[in-house]
Amino acid sequence: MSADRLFALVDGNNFYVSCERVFRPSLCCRPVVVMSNNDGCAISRSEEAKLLGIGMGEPVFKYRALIERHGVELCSANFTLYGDMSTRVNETLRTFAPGIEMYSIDESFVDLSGMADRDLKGYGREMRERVRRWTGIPVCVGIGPTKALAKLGNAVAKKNKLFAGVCDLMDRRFREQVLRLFPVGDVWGVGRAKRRQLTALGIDTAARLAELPLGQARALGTVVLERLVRELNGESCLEMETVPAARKSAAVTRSFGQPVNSFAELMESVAQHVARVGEKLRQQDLVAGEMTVFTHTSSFRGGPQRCGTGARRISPATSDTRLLLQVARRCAEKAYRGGYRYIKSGVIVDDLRPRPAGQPTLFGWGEEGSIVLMKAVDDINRRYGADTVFPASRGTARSWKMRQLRLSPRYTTRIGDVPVVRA
DNA sequence: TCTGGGGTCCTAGGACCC
DNA sequence: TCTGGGGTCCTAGGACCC
Repeated sequence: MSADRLFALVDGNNFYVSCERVFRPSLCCRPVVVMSNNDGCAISRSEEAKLLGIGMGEPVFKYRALIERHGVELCSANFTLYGDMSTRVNETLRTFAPGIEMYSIDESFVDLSGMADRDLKGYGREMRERVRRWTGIPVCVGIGPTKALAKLGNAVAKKNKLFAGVCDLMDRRFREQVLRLFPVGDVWGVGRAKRRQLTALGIDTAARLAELPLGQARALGTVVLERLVRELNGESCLEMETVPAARKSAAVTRSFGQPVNSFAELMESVAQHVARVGEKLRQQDLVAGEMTVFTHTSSFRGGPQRCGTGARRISPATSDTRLLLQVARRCAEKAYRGGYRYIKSGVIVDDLRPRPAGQPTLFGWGEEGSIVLMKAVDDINRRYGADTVFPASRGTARSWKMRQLRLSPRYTTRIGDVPVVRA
């Protein structure tokens, strides 16, 4: 059965940078870096920026001189924009095959099973061109009989210009050649720790990993590594997940723009996160049964280090920001201890489940009123911009607010930000 | 001076039960 | 005094992903 499976992995090149470029063509052919929240690290780099030596995940301040000398453009991450562009890319891919798995914001698997007779390379090229034309985003395509091989093909297509953006690994002989040249650390599912273990055993390429006996693979890396070895050998073990699995947890965590040491400031930031978490839950019609609040100091700075957490059950499970705030305060009190310079706080909700429909609550605020009120808040914030309405406990001074000095407009999701073309 | 955020899966080990 | 064996559930921590 696994023999006739066929997967494509389509992945946006330097996705965040490409999104910015769609709306600012002046960024094309120049070094561009998109920075993480708080303008801390480089999380997406244009080819030109990579050539300058700016590393993935590296703190941007390290490169200040380089950035100035080469006129590198810096952008604060604008996830609202990227999320919307991602939807557009996926809508385009759906015109090629109905089975799409949105694996991450910039990558999707496309189920091409049953199409093995086609000119796959040509089909891949068509995908590339259509996505480019309809959305402005450049992508690469990897094709293979398993997800892991499609992923690997995609990495090859991206690295080696000779492939012109499409790498088809359906042919066994060709595949074996490619695997021999592919570093084991770049295989999907092999992280830093596994790579070290494997290379110590002389397993330094994907081909060597594919030769690893299954029992040894399991001993070394549990069922996960065993499955990966099978996949590299063309045996499909990982199915398409076209319906996104129910979320089990959700989190909102942020670094502060500057360190915080009072409980009042910490609690303000927590209140802000709770408002966002509530929004997330309501968007997906979920309620949460458990909450954890944490805060910690920076391991990059001197001074006493601490990581504080506080967790509580939420009963009854809810998505009402007001109830979540009550629980969050108790959690935060437990997490906080004075005398430290905290640089980050976060709110995590677990034990998520679908909102019970029309179920009367014995104790509590009256389900109906809560739903109507929260919907009103969400509608206002969607229409007039995030944080038009917010919990008072969030405060207004917000000394802890994160830095986002170079934020682009929400070109596609906010009416006032839509670009204007003059002809 | 300045170092992101948000997930999932798996296992080991302890608590508890019969 | 000797102290079985099997099962479930929960949690913490590690590893991985983008």
